[in-house]
Amino acid sequence: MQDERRQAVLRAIVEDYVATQEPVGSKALVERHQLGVSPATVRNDMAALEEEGLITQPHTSAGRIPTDKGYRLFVDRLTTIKPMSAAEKRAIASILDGAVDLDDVVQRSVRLLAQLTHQVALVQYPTLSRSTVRHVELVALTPTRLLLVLILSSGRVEQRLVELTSPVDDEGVAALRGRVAGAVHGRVIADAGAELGTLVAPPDDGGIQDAVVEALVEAMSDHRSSERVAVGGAANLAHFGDSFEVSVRPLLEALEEHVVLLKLLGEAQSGGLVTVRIGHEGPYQEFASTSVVSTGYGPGDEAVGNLGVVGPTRMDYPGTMAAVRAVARYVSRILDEA
Amino acid sequence: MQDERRQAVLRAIVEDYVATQEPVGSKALVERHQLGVSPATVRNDMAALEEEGLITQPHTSAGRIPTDKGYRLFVDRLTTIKPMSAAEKRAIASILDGAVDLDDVVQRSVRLLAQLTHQVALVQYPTLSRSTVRHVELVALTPTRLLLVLILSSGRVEQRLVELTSPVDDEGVAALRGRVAGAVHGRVIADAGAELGTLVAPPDDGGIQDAVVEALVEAMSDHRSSERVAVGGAANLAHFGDSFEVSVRPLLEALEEHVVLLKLLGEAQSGGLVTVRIGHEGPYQEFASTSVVSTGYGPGDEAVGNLGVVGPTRMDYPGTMAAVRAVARYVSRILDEA
DNA sequence: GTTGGCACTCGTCGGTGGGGAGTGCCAACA
DNA sequence: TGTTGGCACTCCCCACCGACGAGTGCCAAC
Repeated sequence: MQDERRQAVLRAIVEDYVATQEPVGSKALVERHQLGVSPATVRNDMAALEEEGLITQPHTSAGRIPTDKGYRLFVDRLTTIKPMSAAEKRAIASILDGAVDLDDVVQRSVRLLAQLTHQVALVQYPTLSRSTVRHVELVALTPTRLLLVLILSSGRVEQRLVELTSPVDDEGVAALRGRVAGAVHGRVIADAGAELGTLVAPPDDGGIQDAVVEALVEAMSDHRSSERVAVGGAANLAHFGDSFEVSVRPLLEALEEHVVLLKLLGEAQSGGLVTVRIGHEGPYQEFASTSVVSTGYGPGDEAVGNLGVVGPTRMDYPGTMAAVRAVARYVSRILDEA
Repeated sequence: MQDERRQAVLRAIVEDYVATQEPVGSKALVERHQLGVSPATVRNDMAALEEEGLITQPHTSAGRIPTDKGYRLFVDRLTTIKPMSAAEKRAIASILDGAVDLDDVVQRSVRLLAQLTHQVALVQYPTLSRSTVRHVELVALTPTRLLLVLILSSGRVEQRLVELTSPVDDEGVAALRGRVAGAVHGRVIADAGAELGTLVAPPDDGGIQDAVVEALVEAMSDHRSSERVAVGGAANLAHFGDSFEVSVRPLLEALEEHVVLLKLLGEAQSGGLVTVRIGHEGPYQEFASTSVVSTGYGPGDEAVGNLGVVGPTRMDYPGTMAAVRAVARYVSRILDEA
């Protein structure tokens, strides 16, 4: 009974604080919400909530603001994800359906997510580990320089330049392509790497095959696509509110460190679950005042990448979670069709 | 005689202001530089410089700061580009030589440039208009969906998915590839587009060739590589000094608008000339307090793209110009070799 | 043309004193 | 036991003030 009202008070505090960015006091609270009790009662509840560590006051005799723990309770129990409006759904569909290829899907998604949430959006490029090799192409640019093109079932194309220590002619290239393609064609790339290891080079090869195989393995293990993250809406850092140095600066630096971004996005969650990491719960204490809302995407129930947004702990969680979930669903659907 | 000293005073003001970011007064000036005259004399010179519009004071009885016109004179006549140190040259070479392909060169360059200048670096992806077609590949993913791969002499690979209205078999694909490849192979892409227009489809084609040609033309005209710009060092926005809203915010927004960035970089300058656009000289008045230092790069004397940095008007022009020039030279050299 | 002196301007910085929002506590009441 | 109104108290915010000092313009002297 009282407990219910206390949670209602907490919810009201979170909502008001998110909306106004200012500590919220007992009087303002009863005015803006129909709590049916007097400010004095709310004050008692606030004292109890503070005792539990759910809210705090920046200084004596100021209003209260939620703690990370308070946001956590709010996200876990006091709110449901707002469904997107029909207009928003249409906007998502129309923007994403115009994509011409996989990279374009990622780039459009990241923009879209930034627009919808007014925060910094992150979309991981899909991992390749479940893809199969659809095609291997080998083109001689010069006698000692080959271009290797790898086409995967996901529609992704990887290319590598291969420098050779000894020259090769067109026939040699064709034969080599036949051998390599035979070893990897149709395989999941995880297996393809192992298969390549068993391949023996002909006696007069001169290290050419080894060089190509090495490049191919590197292209498949691929440090430049599955570990890459697209960033959008960096301008939204502007309303992070906190001081530039403590809040915006480290994030701005992180936006160019894809390793950091990947860690922020966290592990892929399958099954449409949206993960929320609030403030200090994250891996970096520089980001103690930022939260990350993320989820996995991929065809079927299989997660091939993560996407999400990062914003101040003081953010609109229900709306953000809804946007992240909606975009992930549409991206997944597109991958299903492809 | 006095005129020479006045220019020395201007140079000293620019240098001190760039170093300290604070208005510089007459007394500090004679202490930090060997001008051989008294503060009073310097004050007279300053009054004259202000009369000419080369310096200004933020408010009465503060020191002077250079105007855009003052920076312009400084850049044009009072300074020479500092050569890079041997260590810096080695660093540039070692970083760029590790690049595995063209995209990697661009990405490494932009990071390098940001590091060298401590500013926001921009590198335009090389334009394709002078490239020739080295290879066209056509792979049937499903009977009604083809993957088109275009390999250019620059080492760039473009791919497009082509949806067909009627199915095609492997022989049809092979024949089509033969026809298309015959039309464009070895040509500069500007000519290749025209040549494709003369190609007639066999009677039973069903619109397949048209679809492929359309995709190929689009891939060649290519709105996603020559008009793309890599951005690095966004974190360096932090020390732009001015207020966040007026200076950092608009730039942060622009960093995701490649069209704006291209316009900032300006027209390609060939022949190793470095262009400096100071403050209001640029195309956008939102960027009245930022300068752009840019130059073209490309094999030989031909410019295939621009690179540069954008920073506060109060920047180290000699050092920045040197870094931009050095990076452009190394990138050009790499393109020469490829 | 240069220099030292001097009065003046004006931004910066620390201190001060309401005003006000908000709190905690307590006594009264249901 | 929980709720309410009253009340004194705390402390941030802001505007105002005055001292300080860096820097200037001007002028008379060299």
